[in-house]
Amino acid sequence: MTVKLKEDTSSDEEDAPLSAAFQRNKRKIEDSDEENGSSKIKDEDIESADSDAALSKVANSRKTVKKAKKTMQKSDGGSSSVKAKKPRAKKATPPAKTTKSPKKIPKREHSVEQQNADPEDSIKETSESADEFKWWEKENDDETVKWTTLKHNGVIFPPTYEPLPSHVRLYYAGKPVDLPPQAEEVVGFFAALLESDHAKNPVFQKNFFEDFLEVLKESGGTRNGVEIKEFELCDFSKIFDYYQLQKEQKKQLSSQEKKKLKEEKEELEEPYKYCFLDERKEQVGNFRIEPPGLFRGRGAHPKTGKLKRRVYPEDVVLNLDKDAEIPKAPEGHNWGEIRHDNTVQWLAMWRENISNSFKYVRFAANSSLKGMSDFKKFEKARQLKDYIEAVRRDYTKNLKSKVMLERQIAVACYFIDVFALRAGGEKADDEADTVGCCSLRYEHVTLKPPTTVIFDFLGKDSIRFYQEVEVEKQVFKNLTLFKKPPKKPGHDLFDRLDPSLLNKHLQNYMPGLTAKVFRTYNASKTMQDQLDLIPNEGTVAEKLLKYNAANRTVAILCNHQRTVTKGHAASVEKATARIEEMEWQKVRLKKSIMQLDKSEVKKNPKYFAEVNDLVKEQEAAIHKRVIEKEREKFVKKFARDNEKRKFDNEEPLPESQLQEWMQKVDETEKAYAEELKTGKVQITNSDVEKLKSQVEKLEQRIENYTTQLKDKEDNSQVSLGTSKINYIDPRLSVVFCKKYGVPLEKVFTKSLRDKFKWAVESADENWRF
DNA sequence: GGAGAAACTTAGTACTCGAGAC
DNA sequence: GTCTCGAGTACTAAGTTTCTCC
Repeated sequence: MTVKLKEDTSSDEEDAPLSAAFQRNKRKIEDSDEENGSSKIKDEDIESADSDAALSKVANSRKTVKKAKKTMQKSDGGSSSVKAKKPRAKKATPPAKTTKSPKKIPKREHSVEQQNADPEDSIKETSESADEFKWWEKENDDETVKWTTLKHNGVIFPPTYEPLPSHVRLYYAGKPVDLPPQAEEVVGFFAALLESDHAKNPVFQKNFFEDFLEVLKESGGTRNGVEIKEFELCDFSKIFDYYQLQKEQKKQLSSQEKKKLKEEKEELEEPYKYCFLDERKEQVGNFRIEPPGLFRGRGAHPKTGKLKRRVYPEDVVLNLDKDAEIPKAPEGHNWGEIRHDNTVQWLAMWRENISNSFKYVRFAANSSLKGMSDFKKFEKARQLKDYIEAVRRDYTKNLKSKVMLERQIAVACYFIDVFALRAGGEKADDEADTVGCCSLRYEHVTLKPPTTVIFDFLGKDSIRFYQEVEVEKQVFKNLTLFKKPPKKPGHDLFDRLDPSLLNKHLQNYMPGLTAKVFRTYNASKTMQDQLDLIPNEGTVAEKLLKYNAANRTVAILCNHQRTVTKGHAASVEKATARIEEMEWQKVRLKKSIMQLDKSEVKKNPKYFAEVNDLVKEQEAAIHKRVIEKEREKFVKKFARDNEKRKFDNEEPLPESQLQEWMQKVDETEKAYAEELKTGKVQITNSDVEKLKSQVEKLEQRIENYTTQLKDKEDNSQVSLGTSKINYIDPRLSVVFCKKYGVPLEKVFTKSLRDKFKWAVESADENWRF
């Protein structure tokens, strides 16, 4: 364990206390600045932050130069990224052995027939099951070695493409096109998305069309001589309709047929679902190779719509122990490589063609290795409790540092700590333009004196981060400084800073401390504080509502959003109408009581006060709505009953039946009109006590509905799941449930209970974050 | 020393399926 | 029994961090 912070005794005018490592980092930057002849401002040039004109020269920053260099390299065609690297050998572990060297992914045109995994080939069961293995009760001395033995059956490949029936075609300028299957498959990917927002996105259309033309060319062009040149002349609707029909037919299958299909699927997948990790049977997470399709990048991703090519066994690297039986590759194919690297947590990997990065097949969330990582993550965040004061004291002090880099680090730390910003690594030009703390640019931060800051930028997944906040006076001053001309839109706010520098600085306080840890720490700390405020009283539903409110506070802190679902507005409207109707029913019941026994009003006038709240127009509108619903209900019933009769070979109901029902509705309508006119209701029950009990029940239902509606509206744009799964220490939820008598399944789904088994079994009522 | 590969976590959306309303 | 809606899960994109190699 490390860390030490120098005594904070220096004045604001002195160079702030820095660790040796930090001083080294600082020097590095200066040297590199001199070498590349870019920003000539040395940090030490800054004497007084508010007055020094040198500070304004930072616009032509180190980072900007770095970026320019990168762009130049790119345009030189210096694409080293295509070449695969050797597996990374970690410290204190023998170099990973491979049976073949990594190689570039070959382009191919045919798909793979899935190997039929013979149950005989399946890994054999051994004694200990993952359920019995309580890793959290054991010591783990070597963190680099992840496993000793690892056996598995490989991966499942997506099914081969089945060409469309001959009557289903792409039409070009009104003419049917006969496409080779490879090109038809790509067209099918687009057609399937025809009614989605993706298909309306011009970038998506352009990328798809370019890749489609390339595949078409590779596969020999159209077979009936139609020359495809313009996207606008393509008509995908016939293919779209065909897919819709297929979907519909699938839906229409009988439950037995559906069950059979499900069983077949499960039987095929069974051997791949589990692996043997150190002789224990554990679940594999994503054992299916991603199917080909069109890349659906989020936000304004320049590559959205590009073709994600089919992955073949030759592209796949398997990782297992040296003595493990190597799974058979699908017929006619070989695995790309077999590796025996016990320092990593993946079972298989392949390189994808969109950003040339790797995709991995990993253990499931409930596996011991994933559990251990989670546990370590939360323990690290808890450890930050002991250092947070020092971190905060230092960044507050360094806000006034004479050294530019220190000031930038101080403000960045403040942002990360207070507003839970992500680190914000550099992004390439061929990715969506999203930012985090270190990559914030001039235009993302607006300053409103005296101390208001408006953040407006796109963060991870192109989710908008918009917040108008109050900051410390000195933070505001520094931001003004960081934005001083010649800096302008497009320039980095923290021109001296990147995540690796920031993290190096943080590691001077605590080993393993990085920007990310602050999010976990602040999320869990907030949850603990919120839960502490909940009184241990009321029903389970009430306690749960408060738990969710606490969860929501954390989700808002972390800016976890979700798009409002399509039917949200309609469903809110429906629920509001329903509450209104229940209120109206309640008023009618109370009016009945008043009519039956006038003395009731004298006894408790407050109880009847709301009777006059409902204005006539409102009441008339409710009457209209209720009657319409009634009519609709009978029309539907009539149609449904007849459908059934037809199926059972019975005579259909006569039209007069429907008329009879409608007549009843007409009578109710008349009665309501009379009520509206006279203000008196038709009494259906003359027992006052029974009426009162009905009012009580209705009040309870109204309350429940109103709470649900509020929860629904509050959660419409906030996603609670992400913080629950990734940021809130699960032991907090376990303790809450134990202490408050809330069943754990109300808070954690089955898969979360499995994922957090270590927390469920290790936290007692007194545990605190 | 830094670029970028590699490995891992975090994230929103799409899809499925079952409970409850009607 | 049917339909609707939402919870739960699967999927995979998009981050962060660590580490290797030139």
